[in-house]
Amino acid sequence: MLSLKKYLTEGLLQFTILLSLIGVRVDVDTYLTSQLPPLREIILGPSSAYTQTQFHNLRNTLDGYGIHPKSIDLDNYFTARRLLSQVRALDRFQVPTTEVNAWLVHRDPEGSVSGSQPSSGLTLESSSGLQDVTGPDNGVRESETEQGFSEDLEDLGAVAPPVSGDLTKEDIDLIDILWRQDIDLGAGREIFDYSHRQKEQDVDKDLRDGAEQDDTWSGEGAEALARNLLVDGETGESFPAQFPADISSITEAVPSESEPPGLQNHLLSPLLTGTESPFDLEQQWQDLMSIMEMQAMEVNTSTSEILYSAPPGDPLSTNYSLAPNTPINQNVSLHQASLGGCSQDFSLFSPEVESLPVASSSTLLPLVPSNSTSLNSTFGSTNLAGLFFPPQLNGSANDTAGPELPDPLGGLLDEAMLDEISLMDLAIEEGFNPVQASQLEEEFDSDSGLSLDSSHSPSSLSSSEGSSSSSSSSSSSSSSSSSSSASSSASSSFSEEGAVGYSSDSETLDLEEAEGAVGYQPEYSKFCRMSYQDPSQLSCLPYLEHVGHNHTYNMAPSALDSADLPPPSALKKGSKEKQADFLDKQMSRDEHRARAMKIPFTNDKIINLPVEEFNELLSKYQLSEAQLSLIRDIRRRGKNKMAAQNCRKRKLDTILNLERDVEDLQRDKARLLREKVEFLRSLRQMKQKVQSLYQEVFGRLRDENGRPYSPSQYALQYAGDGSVLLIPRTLADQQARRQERKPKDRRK
DNA sequence: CACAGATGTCATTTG
DNA sequence: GTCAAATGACATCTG
Repeated sequence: MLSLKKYLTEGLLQFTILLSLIGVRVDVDTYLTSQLPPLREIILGPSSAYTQTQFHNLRNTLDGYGIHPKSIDLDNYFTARRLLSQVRALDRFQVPTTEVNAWLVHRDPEGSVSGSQPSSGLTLESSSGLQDVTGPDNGVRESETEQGFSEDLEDLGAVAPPVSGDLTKEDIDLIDILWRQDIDLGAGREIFDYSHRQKEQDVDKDLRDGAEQDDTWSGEGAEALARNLLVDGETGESFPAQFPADISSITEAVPSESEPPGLQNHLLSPLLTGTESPFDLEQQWQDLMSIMEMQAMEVNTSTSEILYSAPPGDPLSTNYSLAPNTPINQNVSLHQASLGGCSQDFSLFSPEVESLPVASSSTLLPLVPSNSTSLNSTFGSTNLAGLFFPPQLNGSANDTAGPELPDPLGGLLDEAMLDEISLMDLAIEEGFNPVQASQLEEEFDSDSGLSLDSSHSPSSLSSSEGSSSSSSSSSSSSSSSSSSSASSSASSSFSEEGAVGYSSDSETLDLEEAEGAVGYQPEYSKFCRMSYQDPSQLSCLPYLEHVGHNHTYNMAPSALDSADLPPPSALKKGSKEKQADFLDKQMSRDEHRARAMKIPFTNDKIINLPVEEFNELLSKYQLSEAQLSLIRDIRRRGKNKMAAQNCRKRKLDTILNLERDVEDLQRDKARLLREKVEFLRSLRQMKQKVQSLYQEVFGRLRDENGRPYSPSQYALQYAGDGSVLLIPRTLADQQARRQERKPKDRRK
């Protein structure tokens, strides 16, 4: 169920968003199996009925949050966040085809028109589209639809089929697009036989004729969609059926097959024609994109975390070597696509790809191509110091350092490298070694790398994509929202209570129902149990008051309680009596007391009325001192009860926030460790490079007699001014030792 | 029956 | 000073 929620939020919703953007109403609930909770509850969570009291004192809230995980406001807030994250997910995970399609359409007007396209079906350009404007709105839409299609076809380099007289251009275009998209699925073009198409179309039209005659745009869209769905059925791509099984195929199918041509056109028409789109779809997309841009930093960070990978062949890279490949295509966003000029080679234009550390790493590799394996093997050793000190100094063997060149790099380590060495020393002192690093990377890659119990960690909601911990932060937020939701299906016994309004509903019924809906997430069901009552909310929606337990305390006996709780023997027989008994049991003690004292107004009023109105109410009635006292007690207890609930919610919120902070910190730590490994790797490569250069230079040096210098007697050393000096070996050793000592001294 | 968790209540503090 | 909210501590109930 946990994964279901993640799946729904990140897959279903984006799917729904897409469909809603193109005007198709989808009831996703119907796609869920019967035992699954209603989508609404999954998405909104079961506790959205509860709101939060507006605390006048925020001193105890973290970051000054004015909203609470249980509040409606928070639900809205997190719903918005969830939507944003889903939009980001569009960029991050799936729906590559959507963007690719739009992008193709976008590109092509500038040129690539297939010469084989019959002009009859494809000559409709913007001008013709404008000419087609017959109706005020519909005409425009229609023309845009056609235009979008023609351009779409052109973009795709379509080979249009021979035009059948009765088919509209859209039909032909659609068929061609579908055929092209179904090539990958093994569907032959004959599937799109025109007579067959014609029949389908006729059937569709027969079915929809009456209803759609007036509705040109939506009718077209729905018709196209319907046809697409039929085609999907033929090719086995019926996405409603497939949806729960394969999200990626759906995200592909949605834009490419079920998307009415109008969408693409709307998306692109401003760019193509320079005219304002009559719809807000373009604006919506721009809004979404701007939202994505706003959060691009976060996304990029996570992406870089994901894609932090080692050079090929490196032991550390095995876990990452594939990572850049899969996300790359999925990272192609519409936004990015609109910037580039070529749609077909995403990797060339994807900023993420260009900024991949792996790219730089792999480019570094050729510097020492012959030693890459030995590099990696040495790097795999636990002695990190061996990476930075000449093998002759630390005694470890190094294939690349010829025996005739002892201590070649002793004098070449500059200050920066020494800093790195100190870092490495620190790492060694911490017990950090490459093996551990690789383990760490595996850990961080496989999951969020959190030591927190993942089953309780909100990050497990959505960070288990196999794409590392990137989404943990947002997922924790969404999990907070999900935890904040409670079933709104509270049955009400309150209305029957009449004067004794304040108090619990039927806990058994409600809770069972609620937990049935929330059962997929046990740790959240416990959150949802906590009723969160806001006085104003309660006054408006008294049936929402939802007290978990009917605590019938054995209070100190008082006169007020004398009439309470008739002995069990007195309650029996007869459904009415049973019902009364049931209702009695649902009443709180205060309600019983109020009833016993014949308080003339509801406990709800007593508790939730503002002070002035409360006093007014009291003044209206002639109440005895005992009644007044009881009323005040009821008010005090009721308020305190809600205050306690708020307090507990706040406490929970604080814990969740702290948990999230811990996750963030751990994620940062993991990232820093990965960066550290990366730096060490590149440092080692640089060292190898310097070493080889050293050997080359040293090997070419000749003394006055034309003989090469002995590596055992001489060494090259960088001078401060950048020049390279040939100095005796002993001197070089001394200097090397001095530099070796320096960082240690500095640390003390 | 023991236990943990949920909830209600009281006393007290805080603004 | 009063009031409402917040909160720790405790009691009680429930599963």
